[in-house]
Amino acid sequence: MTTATAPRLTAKGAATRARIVAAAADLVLARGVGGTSLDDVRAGTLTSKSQLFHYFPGGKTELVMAIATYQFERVLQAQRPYLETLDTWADWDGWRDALLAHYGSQPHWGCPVGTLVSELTGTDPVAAAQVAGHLDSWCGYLRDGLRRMRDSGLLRPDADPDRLGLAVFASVQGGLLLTQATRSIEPLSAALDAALTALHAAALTPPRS
Amino acid sequence: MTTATAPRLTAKGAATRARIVAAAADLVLARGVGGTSLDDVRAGTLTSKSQLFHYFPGGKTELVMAIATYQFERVLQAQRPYLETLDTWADWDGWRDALLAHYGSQPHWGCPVGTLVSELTGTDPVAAAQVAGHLDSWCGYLRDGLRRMRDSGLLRPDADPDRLGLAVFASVQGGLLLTQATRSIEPLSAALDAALTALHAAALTPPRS
DNA sequence: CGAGAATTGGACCTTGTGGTCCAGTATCGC
DNA sequence: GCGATACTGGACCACAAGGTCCAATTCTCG
Repeated sequence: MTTATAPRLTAKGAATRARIVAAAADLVLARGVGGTSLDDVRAGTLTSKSQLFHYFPGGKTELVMAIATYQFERVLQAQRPYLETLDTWADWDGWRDALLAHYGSQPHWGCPVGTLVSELTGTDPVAAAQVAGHLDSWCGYLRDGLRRMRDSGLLRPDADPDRLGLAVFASVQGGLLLTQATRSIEPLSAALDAALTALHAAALTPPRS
Repeated sequence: MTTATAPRLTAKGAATRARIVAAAADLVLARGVGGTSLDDVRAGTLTSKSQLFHYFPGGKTELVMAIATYQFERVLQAQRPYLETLDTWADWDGWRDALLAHYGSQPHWGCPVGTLVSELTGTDPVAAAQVAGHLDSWCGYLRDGLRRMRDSGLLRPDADPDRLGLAVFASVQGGLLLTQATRSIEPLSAALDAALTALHAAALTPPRS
């Protein structure tokens, strides 16, 4: 771990820190890491420069990593409880709907986690590595669900949960990228449908008509 | 159009301009727009500051847009001739292989076009819009191929080329995003396979066994 | 060859940015 | 209550980045 966060913080301090992270997360989501200055978050949170460095001694990098974790948990929350129990085809449909509802209900700014990885790679490797870890965790839920479905006989024995999970996750991320580019939820919807179709093609029973 | 490029340039000038774009494209690909300063491209191209603004009066924005177009054509070139004649299943397989070969042969930095859209949205709307246009053009080739295949009877009459094309393209972009995050070509490969599987599910004849 | 335009070099300016510092105030634990 | 510690405000700094300007040089073309 790179974070120190030396001073143990009081209830008030924790609240301030959380307020900074939440507000900064929105700013970064809307304007990107490079497009968001510390002065912007200062103005957006009614705090002072010293507080930023008090709660995030590592400076912008540490703040960005805190934002990444915050957004990661936020996104996970939106997919619960489906994400953790992808054991039947109905679960996958529920997951799909939850994802569409979540991203459809907010301005189309792409995935709060996925957009970070492309921007941080090459400028902040340590933060990028953490974000990559989050992506892998997310993908892991899909992978595990597919593995369980294969073991329970819903998928063909020769189906590869790793590759299938990767493919579904790629559809999500790509769909969100296009959603951001086109300012429409349609790409995500189409990508998810196709991904689930591909999954059904690996089912033991013939694909739905 | 926002570009002026007032002075008509000589052969030497055109060469210099092209050299700047090519070198800057590599820098931006590796370090992102925000991570690449004009001083960096000046150093990387053995030019001077005045030349940058001589050939790109619009400043960094204009340079970035030139880079986007350059990369777009580069990527299209790598997919030729398959991209323009996606009329049979063999064509799609060929396209898939060309894409994998292209992105597999270089450092895994993601899609030169796709990464731009997430970074430019929110900081440079005009450049972002142009990149979005490039993405749509790219996607259009897939759409058109699918439409032709439907009309020629290879796809079911009720197949939706728009949605399918969007889904395949999302797989490409998402696969490249994960390729960048994991520094491995595997995600793109898995995503493409799944996308083609989904396409086959829309074929008139039953999907390949 | 010679005028005018294109090309090049690099000093310079201005602004924005991440980051530091210190002094003052609220809060906690004893 | 009181000392220590966390919290807050904001002035300040160093520097990097985008952009301007002008003078020198090269090239084109009649």
